[in-house]
Amino acid sequence: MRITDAQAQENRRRVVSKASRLIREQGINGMSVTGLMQAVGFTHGGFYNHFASKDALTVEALEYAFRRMDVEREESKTLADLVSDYLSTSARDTPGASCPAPALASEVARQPEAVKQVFADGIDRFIDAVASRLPDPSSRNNRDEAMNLVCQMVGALTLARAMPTTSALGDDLLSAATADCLKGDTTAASD
Amino acid sequence: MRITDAQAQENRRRVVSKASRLIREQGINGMSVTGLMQAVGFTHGGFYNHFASKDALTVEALEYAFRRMDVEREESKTLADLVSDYLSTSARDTPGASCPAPALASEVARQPEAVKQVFADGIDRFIDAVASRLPDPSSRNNRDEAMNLVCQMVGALTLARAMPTTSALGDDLLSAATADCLKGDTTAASD
DNA sequence: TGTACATCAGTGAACGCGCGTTCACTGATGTAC
DNA sequence: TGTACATCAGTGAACGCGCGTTCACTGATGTAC
Repeated sequence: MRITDAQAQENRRRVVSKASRLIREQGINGMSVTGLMQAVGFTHGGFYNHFASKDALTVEALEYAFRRMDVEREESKTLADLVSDYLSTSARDTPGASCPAPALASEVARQPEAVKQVFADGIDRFIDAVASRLPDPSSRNNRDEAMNLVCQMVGALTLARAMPTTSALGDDLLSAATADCLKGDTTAASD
Repeated sequence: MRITDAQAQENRRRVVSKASRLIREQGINGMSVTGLMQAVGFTHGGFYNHFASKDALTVEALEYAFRRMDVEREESKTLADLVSDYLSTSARDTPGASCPAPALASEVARQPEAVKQVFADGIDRFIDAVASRLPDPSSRNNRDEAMNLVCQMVGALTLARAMPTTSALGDDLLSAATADCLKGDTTAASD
């Protein structure tokens, strides 16, 4: 049965939102069209009324995930907030609601160019967000520093998630990286 | 037809070696048992004469990949050698022959504990290798520094591989990370 | 050393399963008059 | 505002395909005598 246009659009938005979560939790290949539609409360057939292919949905879902990160980052006023949120055990344990980079970077390397492009744009905005919070945002090496902080944060969170439950190495990586990213940052709470 | 025990063992070794390359190139889920066996010149049926399951092979292949990295690292006498090799465009473009961490970390987070354990052990040895090459290996914060360098290297190479072919951001990440990892390292060529 | 038999690495058909995608169908919504 | 018809979001069976895994089979190798 046909539904209102507004409802259809809302349903579509919910699919993209759920997909952005599922790909971060299960990987791009790990998320199935059937599983996604069921998770939103529909059957799989209707998927192709909204999206040309799973690849097309992947592009939208990744874009959506990065946009959500952009918004969430606005709540981190200082670099210290941003880094300690990013590298928290809470972020490590909820990949579906965290930055797409640690969850998907390895897999994006094997995805179509369109997916890589969205990924690169998201990383670019992440670098900008870090750069604008550096102690001296007008510094010449500003962007290089921001890139390095992003690499370190992404690397630490990615590795921490790959550690077995019995290992303490993951926690060590997170706390060492947090300390290192904030060394010399005057906005960090001295505690 | 039956073959000699020596030949069978050699065949098994070749399967593990090829698998260690394929999982880095295609991901753990991306490598199929059939494709792997064909790549080594066999049919898929014989796989289960050697391995209990694909999961069991994954553990061995990942272990193999990390062991090869251990050996290759011995050729990097200084931290400067190690870092610039790790973050080279050559390493970026040949994931099948490079460190398993950037190629597989996201995916390992969703693998069985046995896989995570092998991964953690490999990362641990990587950290040790970096720590032993630091300017002051006996320093108190030695291991913390090594962990941070590893996170930064893994993050940079992972992100660089996810960039589209048209983007220069990947190269920027690699060169910025290389410079940052070697800042204050007296063994680095001043150039 | 030679013979008889057991072993087992590799083959290729077959298994059930889930994947992405297609399609005929339904019926309330949207639209033209 | 009311009527007649077109639209199309969602349904669920079906498609071909590749996946991991199993299994009966082959025949040279390994082994016991």
